[in-house]
Amino acid sequence: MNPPKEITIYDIAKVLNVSPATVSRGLKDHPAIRKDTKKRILDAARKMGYQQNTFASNLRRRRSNTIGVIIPRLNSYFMSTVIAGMEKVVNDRGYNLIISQSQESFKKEIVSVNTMYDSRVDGLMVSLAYDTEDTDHFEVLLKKKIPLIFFDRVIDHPGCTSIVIDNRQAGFDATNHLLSQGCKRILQIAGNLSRNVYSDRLEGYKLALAKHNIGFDPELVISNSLLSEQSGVDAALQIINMQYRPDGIFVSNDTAAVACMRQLKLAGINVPQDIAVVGFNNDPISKVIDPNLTTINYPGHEMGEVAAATLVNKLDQPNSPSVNTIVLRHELIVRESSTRK
Amino acid sequence: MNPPKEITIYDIAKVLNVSPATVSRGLKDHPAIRKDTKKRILDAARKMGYQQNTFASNLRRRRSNTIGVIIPRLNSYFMSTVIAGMEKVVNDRGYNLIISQSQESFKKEIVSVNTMYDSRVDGLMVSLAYDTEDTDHFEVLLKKKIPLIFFDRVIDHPGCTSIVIDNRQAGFDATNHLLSQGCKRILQIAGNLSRNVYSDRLEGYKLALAKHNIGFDPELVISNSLLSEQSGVDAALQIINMQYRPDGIFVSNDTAAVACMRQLKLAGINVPQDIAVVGFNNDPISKVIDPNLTTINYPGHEMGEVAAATLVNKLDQPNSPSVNTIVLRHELIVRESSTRK
DNA sequence: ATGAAAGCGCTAACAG
DNA sequence: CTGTTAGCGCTTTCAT
Repeated sequence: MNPPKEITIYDIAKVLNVSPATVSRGLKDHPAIRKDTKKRILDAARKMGYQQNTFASNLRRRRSNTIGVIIPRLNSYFMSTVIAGMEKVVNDRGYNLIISQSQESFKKEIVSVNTMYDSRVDGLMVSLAYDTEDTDHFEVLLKKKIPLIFFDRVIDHPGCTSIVIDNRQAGFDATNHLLSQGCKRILQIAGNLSRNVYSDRLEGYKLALAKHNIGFDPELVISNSLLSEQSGVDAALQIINMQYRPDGIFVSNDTAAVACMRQLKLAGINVPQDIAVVGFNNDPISKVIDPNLTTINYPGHEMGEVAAATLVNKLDQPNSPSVNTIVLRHELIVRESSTRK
Repeated sequence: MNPPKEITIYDIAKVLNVSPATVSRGLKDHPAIRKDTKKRILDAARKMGYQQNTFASNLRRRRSNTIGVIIPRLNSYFMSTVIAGMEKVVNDRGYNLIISQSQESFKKEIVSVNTMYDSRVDGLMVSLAYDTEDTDHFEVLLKKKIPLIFFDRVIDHPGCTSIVIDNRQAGFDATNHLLSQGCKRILQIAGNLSRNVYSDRLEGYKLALAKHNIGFDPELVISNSLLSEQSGVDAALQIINMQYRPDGIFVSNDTAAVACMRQLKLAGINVPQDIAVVGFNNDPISKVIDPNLTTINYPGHEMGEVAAATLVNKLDQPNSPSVNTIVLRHELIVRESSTRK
């Protein structure tokens, strides 16, 4: 009933009259094997339909050649470009990637970490969930010296490298741009301020205001938003009902920015004349909305590549020095949603 | 130097003065173990920080409890909902999911299949790449009786179940709707006609024309498009230059439809008055474009769930009868891009 | 209800 | 350059 029976290195060894050890070495290009025996081994393996048994190998070597990545959600353009970047690097270097979604939930993130741990990943890359509050759940990995890298939504942790953009500067750039277009009263739609990405952008916003001698008004910050479509709509409704409406909005992601703009337009508010809008991420959607959305370009693919390369380097050279933070370049992309002639 | 040393069932056995076999059984709730010893084992395991070694277990049991999924790309709303649906089902049933992207390339798909094979997945779910031409690369799995399920972009293969929507009917619905809005000259932007999803939609288009006694004009089909943003733009430019422009367009995905619409608008063409447009997928982008895009709702989450459930069922009950095709329900969503008063 | 023992397939230390 | 040997940690007959 069971499928034919697997071919093992023992079968190959028998056929070639060499030892299994030699076959094992030949198969993985060990330097101390003569060229011709190597060739004989490879040929026989191919002919016999040999498939190496990863479990046995992993068991023996005590590593999995697998890297885990935990992200809040897969369903954004940004995240899919990050993953694409990671896959590229990781596969080139002989590792496999396993992906898990925390669904923005701290609890699920804990489960994901444990699953990764049980899968014995050699290293882990994480962008934190919306409401993650501490990093105790990562300790189990760190105790085992499994390298951990944070990207995008990071947290400071000794011994872990973080890959980020300068969110404070980006927030500054966005806000400064609105100010340069004549906005005097700028509202910021922020995410959960426990997440670096959102608190830093808000800080940048404050810095820009300060630079222009505009007082900070907490009323003009909608914080702890999920930055979902619904959040954008809700924010717009709130804005529409304000006594003194803002003349500019800086939203911490494009999804919410676009939803907000649509709702504002429905209420007859003109973007950018009445209210100028800047988003964040440079999601393709930003070029679909009319008027096109000014936004901050977030180098997702590059972030994935850098995170993966950093991790793989650490795995391949465990004693290499490990940096604390790597900052990638962002860029303000000016489009019509914020441009006033 | 090496981390402390792993706790094994032998360690637990020693502490409790039982045999490793008993510990193994206790850990997995074997019926022939007394309640109290089971409890002692579980407690000790927890206290000692035991973590089961999946490699050893998999090696011994000759299965991985892992399911693979190969998709063309991760970066569409549709695919991320599919994956979310799969993850949910698969995790609930005690399996893990590993994802690989073929990047729409036949060659990479072959590599992915082999990687999955080497990872010894228990089953595989596949949506075919753009230019996949045959299924030889799956034979290696089928020979080993590893269940294979196709979804979305499928191919008929004896012994494999396919999960689809009725693309022909959907194409019919879309075209029929355009006709009902008074369109007489409808252009269809199709994908690679070797892929069921695109050829079926085109067939539906033809059926609708036939039903309305409109002759089929091959000039009005742009086929083998990648249905990318660029494809949409290119198609629009082509349309703009046509001597007799169409008055309706049915595009086989929303990305291309939206890009096409934008380009048409740039050329001063009014949608829907001059040209009515219908897309496919119900991507969130369809509600951002102005006017909102009429489209076909594609139940991604459900498709993921059904595919995964079908596969897991087959894995858990290998002798269960296996169906050929499962068809999910689609739905025409009428919005402004195709509505003429 | 529990234990003894064999072995899944591979790798690495050591020996030659 | 190649072989011997001893496990990696777990599951599963077969015994008791």
